[in-house]
Amino acid sequence: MKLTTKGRYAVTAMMDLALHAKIGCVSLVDVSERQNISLAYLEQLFRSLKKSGLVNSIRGAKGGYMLAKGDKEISLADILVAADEQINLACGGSACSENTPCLTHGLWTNLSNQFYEFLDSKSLNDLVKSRDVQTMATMQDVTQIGNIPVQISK
Amino acid sequence: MKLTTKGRYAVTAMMDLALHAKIGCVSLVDVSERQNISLAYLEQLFRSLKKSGLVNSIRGAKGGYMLAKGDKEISLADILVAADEQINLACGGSACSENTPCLTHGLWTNLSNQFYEFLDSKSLNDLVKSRDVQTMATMQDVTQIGNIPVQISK
DNA sequence: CCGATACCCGAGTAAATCACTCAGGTTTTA
DNA sequence: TAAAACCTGAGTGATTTACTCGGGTATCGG
Ligand code: FES
Ligand code: FES
Repeated sequence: MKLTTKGRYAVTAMMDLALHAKIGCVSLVDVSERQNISLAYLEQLFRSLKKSGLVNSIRGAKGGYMLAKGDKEISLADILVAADEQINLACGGSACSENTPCLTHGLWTNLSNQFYEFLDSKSLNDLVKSRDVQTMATMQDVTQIGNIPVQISK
Repeated sequence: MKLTTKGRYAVTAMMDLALHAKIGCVSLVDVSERQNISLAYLEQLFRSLKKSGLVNSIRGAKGGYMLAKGDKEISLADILVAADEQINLACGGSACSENTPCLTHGLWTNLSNQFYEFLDSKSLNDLVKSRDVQTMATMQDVTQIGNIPVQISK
């Protein structure tokens, strides 16, 4: 029962977007630097997120990504599903959905549903509001701002 | 977010043991046939279950396995953990447990704990009592009994 | 005491999945 | 027109999964 990095990164990236929503759109280079995620991997990931309608994009210089909906409208489950992270504990095989299920089939589908409900009840806004996320986010932005003089002095 | 077959099989096998507890000990050949799980794989699996103290074994002919505790004392979480199914959504890497966690680290450990609590609240007895498990189990036993005449006629 | 039954154990392996990377595009702004 | 940024398909090394194999060793019934 574990998550792939794709799912984990997707949530991190979406939180980054939500935290910087007031700026307008956020470039993946920024996200990549702040969250230490490979840029190429992020691009691949954001294709999925866009296809699922969770983010909008603006092309060209000064472009970037932004949330397609309010952060209260996006749930943890939405993000995970968009990142190909299926919330299904049952076996995916052909025998599974058929008329001859195994002894535990019902158990897993039941559990999966309950987990999904739970994850769907947590909005991106809920996550972003949390105390430790806030402090960590400001830390990230401070180091970001700290870099600006260096860039100007060039 | 998915389960490995090891975890899934472990729960199935433990349920089989619980369902046939009255008989005494159950051989893995029986479990293998009833639940359609490779015998060799089951043996490997039961090594883990035994090491974790969930089952006891009796060697030799007429031997087999039996639950080491009452089915109310064994939780779903116990079984999954025994089958090397770690319930941890955070990244397992070295950076993870250290002093510089990512933006979502707290979220995942939190979630993992809640999932664990939930899985730990379900006992093997709870699972076995469920309506569809009961009917499926009797079906398995009927076909089992149905085979006996064939064996005698040999 | 012999052979069948069944647990015990370490190691190996094909297939699948993961976690990326690469090499190019195209669109927009300054 | 150059740079910034999004967009896309394809490829790949490493890891994990889901087993199998080939041997043991203990116990029982006859
Ligand atoms: S979980 Fe798929 S049939 Fe058992
Ligand atoms: S989950 Fe491991 S540091 Fe983020």
